[in-house]
Amino acid sequence: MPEHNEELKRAGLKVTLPRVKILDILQCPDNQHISAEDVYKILLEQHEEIGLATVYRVLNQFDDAGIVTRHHFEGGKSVFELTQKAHHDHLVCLNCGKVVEFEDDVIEQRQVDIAKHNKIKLTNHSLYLYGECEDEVACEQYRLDHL
Amino acid sequence: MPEHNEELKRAGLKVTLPRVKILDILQCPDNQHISAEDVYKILLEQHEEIGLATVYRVLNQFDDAGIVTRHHFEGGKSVFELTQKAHHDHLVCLNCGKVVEFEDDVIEQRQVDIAKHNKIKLTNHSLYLYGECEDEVACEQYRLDHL
DNA sequence: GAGCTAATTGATAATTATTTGCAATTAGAT
DNA sequence: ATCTAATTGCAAATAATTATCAATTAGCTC
Repeated sequence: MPEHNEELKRAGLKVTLPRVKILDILQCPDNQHISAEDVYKILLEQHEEIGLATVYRVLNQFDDAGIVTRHHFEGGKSVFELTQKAHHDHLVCLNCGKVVEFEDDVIEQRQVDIAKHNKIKLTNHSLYLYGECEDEVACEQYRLDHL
Repeated sequence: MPEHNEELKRAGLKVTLPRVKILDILQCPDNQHISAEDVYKILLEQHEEIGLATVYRVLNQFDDAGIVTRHHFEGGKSVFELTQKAHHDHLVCLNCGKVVEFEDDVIEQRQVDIAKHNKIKLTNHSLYLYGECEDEVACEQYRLDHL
């Protein structure tokens, strides 16, 4: 995966095993919107000897470099996702944790207008919709996993 | 302030000094969107012997009772505000912490549509716009206060 | 108003999420 | 191959918040 090398170098970060492994994990479709703790757990499963502190450090560096985006979903802990080409917001199922991404130009435009109207230079925003999805199987599984 | 008594009783909470004092503080215009820690600091200034644990407990009870609304602004800690009659979202200045409330029916409606489209029953949402306001005096003062 | 009981409080210890200090290791330039 | 600054691992430190538990008190009941 030499694309990783490029991405890291562009950010001024050395290409090290922890960073490459963590990028690998973030890239996996199952692990979008993952917490530092969960990244660490996956590394353990892969028998990689990478400390939790390193995971936090690397994720912060990635965040600073714009490689990942940090989110504060309800529940306290931060989750990270690879920064996508296009901005988007999130729908989160409170029962099963499923995350759906969406983008809505109308909402985006309104936000810009509201900021301008209040004389604030908009730097970023966060929009999370919380609800209950209809996938009962997933919800139940999630509940069991998180007891 | 006997209105407080009514509000507490309605929530099934006994009328105690900590609860009344904390409601007083939340009611003050300067203290909208205040953290538990800051509530505690104000109580200290007022020479009230109320422990930090009690502040957290009371704020959680108020949240459960719907008396206050909890927000997760960027930066980790929760902030609380008295629940207003009308739903609204927030603009936050990242330099001085100033919070502006707004409501936008167009955004609200889009959210409902998006949730429906994704077959999720919307229970709540959070929308925060972050930016930099033009009030340089306030921004500088805030910076000094938070060193 | 005295007495009773469950709710409440304060002080402290415990948790959870995250960061930091520091000595040992290593990537990448020379 | 050498050198140096960046990186890592581990353990200890912080920060925000919650849980424990004995002592206190609000709001009945009589």
